Amino acid sequence: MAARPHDEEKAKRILTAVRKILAQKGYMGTTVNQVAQEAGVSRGLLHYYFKNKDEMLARAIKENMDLSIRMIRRVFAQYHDPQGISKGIVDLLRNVMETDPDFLGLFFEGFAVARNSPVVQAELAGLYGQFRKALEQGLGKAKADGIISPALPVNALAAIITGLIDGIGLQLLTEPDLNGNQVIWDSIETGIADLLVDTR
Amino acid sequence: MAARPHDEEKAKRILTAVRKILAQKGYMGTTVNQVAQEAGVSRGLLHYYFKNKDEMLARAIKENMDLSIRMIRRVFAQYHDPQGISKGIVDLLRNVMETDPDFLGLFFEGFAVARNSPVVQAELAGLYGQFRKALEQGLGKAKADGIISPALPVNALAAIITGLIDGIGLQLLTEPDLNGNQVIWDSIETGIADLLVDTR
DNA sequence: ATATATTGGCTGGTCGTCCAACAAAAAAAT
DNA sequence: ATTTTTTTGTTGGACGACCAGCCAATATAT
Repeated sequence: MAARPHDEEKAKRILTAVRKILAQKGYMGTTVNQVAQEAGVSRGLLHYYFKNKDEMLARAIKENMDLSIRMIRRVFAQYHDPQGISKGIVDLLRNVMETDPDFLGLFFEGFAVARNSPVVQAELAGLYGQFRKALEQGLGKAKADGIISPALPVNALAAIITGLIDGIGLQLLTEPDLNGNQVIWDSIETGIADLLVDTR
Repeated sequence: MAARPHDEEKAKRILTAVRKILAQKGYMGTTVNQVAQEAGVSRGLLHYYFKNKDEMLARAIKENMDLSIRMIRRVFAQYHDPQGISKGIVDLLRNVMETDPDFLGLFFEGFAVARNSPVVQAELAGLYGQFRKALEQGLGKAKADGIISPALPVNALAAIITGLIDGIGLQLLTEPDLNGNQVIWDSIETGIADLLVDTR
């Protein structure tokens, strides 16, 4: 019943192509033809490695989301003071913009898919909540360890910071020039840092 | 030449249908058939009132964006202290969630369209920057009037608050239960208020 | 009667999926 | 070792469904 073939490398190549096209054209705008061409294989092969288009695209989105969760976890493993954590979060966003421009596009495409396509919705439901949960977990541990002392409850703090990351990400997508504005980046960093330590 | 027919009421009914379907299914997922059915007219009529699908959808998105700009302007016309402005912004978001659930969906669909579809991109380009500009303008005037005294420059402040609104909006779309969490709403309000007055 | 509003069949095109054929590699048999 | 068989990988043609736009016909209003 082996279900799926063994050539993992080929499957990866296809998913990389999906990533690129999906980030560029959006869910509905992505066609198997485009993906096949980008991957350098025939249309038919995509259905050999994936059950259908939905599964294929959902897979790419899911892997991208897992990546983002791993990245936010790494911030809390690496830094152990408010300024460091704040800097880690902001750097994460800046870095991703430079090294993997498709990442944000894919991230937001996931939102759209989770809302529009009932087929994939089940598989992706709650996936975006997990990012906030991971952030909340990191903040909770940092607070328990006495590293941060926020005035707000951690769940609210997690919602706010997640919102800030997503919102700034959106602006970066539509106006990439913002990336060069150092003042804004610094402001976000101090803004987050202020949230992590009660100054009242 | 008259270009467009006079029955403004019918055009409005079609646009209302576009709003609903577009917010639900996304740009590519919206078909003229669905819109026609929702509006209770025939497919053909849509092409009588609008040049093509793109123009029709872009029109709905543009009007939705104009509405959001008008709403943010009203906040600054109505309130004249930091707490009021902060409350006005948060209430705006909460209110929109309850009275017009399609609004946020349409708002983010606009982002997607502005990125993906080169056809409409020209017409929608910069439209999303205008929201931040309007917010920046309101903040600038409030600062000049001595109503607020933020530690951050107004353009950075506008980017942060816009990001916060968008990001929280995204979370609301995927997890509507968040709407009932009073603690989070209060936290966002005090968070914004803190940004408006330098407490150092 | 003339202008305006509205309909739905038609067309050319694109899409996802299926599948019969073919190629390559691996395993089995000689 | 060489041939045969079986499994695994890959292709592109064909099919049915759907779509946006077009347009001749029809209905409604002026």
